[in-house]
Amino acid sequence: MELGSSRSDLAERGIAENGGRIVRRPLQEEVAARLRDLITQGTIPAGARINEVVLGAQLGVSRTPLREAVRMLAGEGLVELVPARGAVVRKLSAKDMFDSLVVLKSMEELAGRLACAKASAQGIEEVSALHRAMLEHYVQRERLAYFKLNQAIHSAIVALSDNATLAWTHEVIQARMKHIRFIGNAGSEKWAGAVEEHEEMIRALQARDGNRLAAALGLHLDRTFTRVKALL
Amino acid sequence: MELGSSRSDLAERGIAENGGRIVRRPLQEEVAARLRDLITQGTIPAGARINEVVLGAQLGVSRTPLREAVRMLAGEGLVELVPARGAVVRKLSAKDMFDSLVVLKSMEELAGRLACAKASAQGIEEVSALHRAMLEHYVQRERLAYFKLNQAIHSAIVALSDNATLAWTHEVIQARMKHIRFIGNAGSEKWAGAVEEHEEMIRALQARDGNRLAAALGLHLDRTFTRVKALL
DNA sequence: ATTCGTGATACTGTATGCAGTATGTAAGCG
DNA sequence: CGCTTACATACTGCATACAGTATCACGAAT
Repeated sequence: MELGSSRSDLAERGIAENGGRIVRRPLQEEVAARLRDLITQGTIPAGARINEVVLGAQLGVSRTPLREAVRMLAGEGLVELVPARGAVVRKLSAKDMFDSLVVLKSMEELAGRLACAKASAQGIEEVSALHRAMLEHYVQRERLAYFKLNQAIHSAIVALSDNATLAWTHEVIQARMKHIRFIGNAGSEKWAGAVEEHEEMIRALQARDGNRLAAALGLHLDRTFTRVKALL
Repeated sequence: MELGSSRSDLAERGIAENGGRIVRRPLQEEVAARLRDLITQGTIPAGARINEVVLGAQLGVSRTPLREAVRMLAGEGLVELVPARGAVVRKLSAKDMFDSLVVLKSMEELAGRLACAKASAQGIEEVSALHRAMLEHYVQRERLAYFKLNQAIHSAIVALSDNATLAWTHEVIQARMKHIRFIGNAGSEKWAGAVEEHEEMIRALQARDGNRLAAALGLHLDRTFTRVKALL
């Protein structure tokens, strides 16, 4: 059985195009990306062992690139390596979740201030566009698309801060929590509240009011914790 | 030629003891740890390509565990993977350095506040003990030992915050800058200033004054940037 | 002389094979 | 009937072999 994307071969995975330039993507990186998706979607649940031979067969790759992909995820903290027992998907306790959100909050507050100070008008407009697109998916009740744009907006704001380290760190921590936030988004009726918080974020950003944006982001993440903690 | 530690075999690397319990450490992890050291010490300089066969020979391991170790470091952001050209040690620009210190500052400020609120008296005493030991190495002018304890103190304060995510993030970012701070420590005559800043940090911690500790840490990192930026 | 092309070389990416260890199962013993 | 132990199985850890690609050197042509 093939897992993940349906399109099987080179056109999608091994070779892609980027501005006319052919970029060759090693299998390991493709596998790593696929694994990240499988983990956030819950196809590989938290705590599950990763069986190299069966997963390799499902993905259609040999053990070597799969192992190397797993090592990357281990470096990012998405999986844990247990000696002689392979890798298991990292399981977040409620405290882990809380701790991560505390850090994320601190980082987004920092990012918000920096973004208001440094972002270009075009950059702000792009985030606003993402927001409008997200609203569209919200009214259409398209959960997956909404979720992805939601994450993208947070990443985009962080990107506006023009701080690569901040962006990278934020991305990794966000990735660890993606699964819980993904399922958390599922049945939640607090959806409307989250959207309203996003509205305020965008307004603050457009006003280039760093403190206000930081406050909005902080509040949003506090509320995120209450929205999500029930799932643990 | 053997690189790194002198003691060659099992006693040191493959098998160690931990509270009477034998812990088996995979080669890859040992190699990863060794690589981190080689990078911070500058034995493998920033920007250098990692030749798998020669480095593997030097470390006395085959390419497989070496490659997997490199993948872990890639996940941590210490090396970059270039398709078909292997891995190169990540090179930090002055901006990267600045960005990282901004993030580190924000995180240590957060950690300082949390530590003052949550740390046990014993934990505080342990950090104080580290500080006293560091002072000892300072008066003895033992640079390497001083450097290691310096880093350890920062990590220990972060550890007192009892936030695993914060600790992990801090560790990774600190690891990326270790080399520059290592050489930066070399000839610096601003050494005394750094020590004084540490004194204030410890006093604030012992007083459990979160704002004061955050301020001390922030100032220390600001000064660190001025101490280090000349090296870029 | 310089530039472009061509071939050799060396290194990375991937697959596979082998050895060692953990785990589950079944049989023997209390 | 429960517990221990021994064995079989399956999976990980590591090494090696092979294929594909980038790089460098050398030579030819302009």
